[in-house]
Amino acid sequence: MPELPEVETIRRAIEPRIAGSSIAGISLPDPSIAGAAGPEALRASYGSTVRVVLRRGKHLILLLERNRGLVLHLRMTGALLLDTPEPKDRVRAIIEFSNGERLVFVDTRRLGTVRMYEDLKPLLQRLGPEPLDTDLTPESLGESLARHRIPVKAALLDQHILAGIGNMYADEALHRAGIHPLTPSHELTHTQVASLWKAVRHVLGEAIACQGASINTYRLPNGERGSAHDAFNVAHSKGAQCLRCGTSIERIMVRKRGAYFCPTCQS
DNA sequence: CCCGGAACCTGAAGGC
DNA sequence: TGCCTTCAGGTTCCGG
Repeated sequence: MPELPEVETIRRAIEPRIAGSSIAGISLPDPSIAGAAGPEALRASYGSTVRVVLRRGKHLILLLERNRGLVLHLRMTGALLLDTPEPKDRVRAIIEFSNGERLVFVDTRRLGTVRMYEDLKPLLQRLGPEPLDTDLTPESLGESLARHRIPVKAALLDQHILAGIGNMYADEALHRAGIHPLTPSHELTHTQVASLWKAVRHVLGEAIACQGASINTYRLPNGERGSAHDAFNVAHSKGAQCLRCGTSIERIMVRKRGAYFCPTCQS
């Protein structure tokens, strides 16, 4: 599941290859990837120069001129390939650039999207702060969390509160911070918020350094796997022993999502 | 405003 | 063995 570290890894891989060139054309073997706006909406990007490739939360943004942008979201099983042979199946979109590069969007479950934004502001504004930005402080995170009475696990997954965290890294951050996933967001103490702030940044930073986690289908644009999952303590580890205390990792449901945690370290 | 749940989607996994 | 059901989770939408 591509989350912030995976999308950031992809961004770093494709940015130097396509920034400065223009969008020559987009073909859609699966038109539904363009969503309600339809495939025609993407034509507005043709001929526009990609100034830079940005990431906001889990969104990959090919920034064009005048705050326009082509925005890709990989959702559950999406992947972007740049150097690998084109697969026979599951190719949903191919973006071709003036310098000859071809970005191939493959997606088994067809939940991913490609959208053209004539103005990126609405998208950027509705997303919460970037967890790794310096302007996210323990205080500002605490204020956001205090405004909700949902389980802290659900708060971490809410892209309006923090942008980019998904199920794996939410579990890892909560374990590192020693916080039970069902703890009501507004009941967290200042100490817990500070631990969580630190844990989120640590977990995401380490994962980027490992080029993301390839527990499932995630691959780098060159087809390689990331190794961040080797450092996981709880995510997808039901029955394994907690590396800190030896207790068996448990899995409960929080808002219909699997939540892995250590019942001893996170109580 | 706030929260919970359904829907979207396909393949893997589990039950009988 | 094979059919059927459930589950996986990011996001949006709908209803209480």
